[in-house]
Amino acid sequence: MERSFQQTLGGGTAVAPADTRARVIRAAAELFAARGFAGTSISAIREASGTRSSSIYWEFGSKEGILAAVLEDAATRWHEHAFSEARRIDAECTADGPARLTAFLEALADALAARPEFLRLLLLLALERRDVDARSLQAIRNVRQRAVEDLAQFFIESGIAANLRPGLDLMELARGSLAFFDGSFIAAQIDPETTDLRRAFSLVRLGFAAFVRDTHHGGDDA
Amino acid sequence: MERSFQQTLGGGTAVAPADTRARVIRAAAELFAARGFAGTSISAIREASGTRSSSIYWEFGSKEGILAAVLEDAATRWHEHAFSEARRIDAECTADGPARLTAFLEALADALAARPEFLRLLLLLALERRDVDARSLQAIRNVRQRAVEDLAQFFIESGIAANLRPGLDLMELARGSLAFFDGSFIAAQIDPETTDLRRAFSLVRLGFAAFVRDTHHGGDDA
DNA sequence: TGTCTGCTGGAACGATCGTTCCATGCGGCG
DNA sequence: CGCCGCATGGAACGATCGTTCCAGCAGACA
Repeated sequence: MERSFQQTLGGGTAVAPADTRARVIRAAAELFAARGFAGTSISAIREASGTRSSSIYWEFGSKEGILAAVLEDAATRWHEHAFSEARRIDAECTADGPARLTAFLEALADALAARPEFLRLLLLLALERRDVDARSLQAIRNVRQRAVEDLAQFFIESGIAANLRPGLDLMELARGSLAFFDGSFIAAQIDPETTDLRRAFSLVRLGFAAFVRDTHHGGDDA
Repeated sequence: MERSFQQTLGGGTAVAPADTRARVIRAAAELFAARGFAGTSISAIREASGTRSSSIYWEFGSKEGILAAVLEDAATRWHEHAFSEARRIDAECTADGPARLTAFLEALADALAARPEFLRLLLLLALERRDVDARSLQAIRNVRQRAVEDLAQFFIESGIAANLRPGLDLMELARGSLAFFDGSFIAAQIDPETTDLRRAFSLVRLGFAAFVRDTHHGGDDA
């Protein structure tokens, strides 16, 4: 039987279950990101987390339950790590326009390079479980939608979106940027030694010059 | 025991094994692309291809052998389909510069949309089996490298690469384009109803305006 | 025609899969 | 202290996994 969905708030918890839960989620996230959902066995999660199968099933109910918990945890963790980190660096940036965009892109690339597990998990599961599980796919869609909105918000705040080409949607620009980020990240995963994520991300900045009307003062460094 | 690695050339083949081989490769390719390698069982391949396990193991030796054959077959098939198709349309195009680039990008997007299994297979396996099988990963790297070279070749022929910004490598531009293609394709896989691949690919054309010095005559349609 | 070789049909192998069961331990509460 | 309920340890479940074995059949070659 599965434990209640509520995370034992307030009431007297007998033994600390948070340890088990957190350890399983961490181990499962790494394994899922590395080998995929189908390629990860409960035994592997059990060994990596130092728990027993019965505890895992008590906490999560099924393998799908582990995946749901992992996705939920990773989504919040990712958002706190990557975007908040990029926004924090952005807040320190006094410049505006291209220079500010550069700092933001580099911060994003560094955050991705430092903790690649989440984006790996996201993309791998999106491809692997496309027609399998609607719930996990929806969770992935939500994370991506939020990333697009955050990007659009940054474009507005940094003044890039102020003078877009006519006929070019801001959301479309954000989606395109996200697509380029994803593709560059995958390229870095496939051959890591020949791909520099920071350098790749900086290409976006150059590309942006084509989408805004020329009002800023050039800024054409390499 | 596995059959000889050579594909029974010239010698008298008793019963036609090509049927079995082709059917297994086709079925396995679809299943791998949809569910991943670990998520696809021999039983599923056996049922989808209408063969028996013993025939599969006689032909391919192991599940890894199936994967190797699928990748090899898909690589050539992909290159014939997508890039040759795009080049064929390109050969019919009398224009040059941005218009020619547009036709090429749309042809590429259509080819991807018409047969998405291969790129799905490529990206899924690249993420799923990154630290598992070096051989299949190398095959994937080869396909991508060839795609980058083909892109670069097209950039040269269509006159786009003639006047690149200083400090910007042609190969880097081709790799960036490939990354954007991959990311857009994944976006189309995750939420197909809100993503138009042709439209997304056409963004590349706009972005290119930023990477070449302005010599052509504008060309700023939506 | 007889033999040889290539390939198939069908059953089976041990291992591992996800999952369940139950006895046991260990808190909090009366 | 004794009861209760959450959580664990350990063993086991049937199903399915990838793989193997072998008898049998159909052309090729003599």
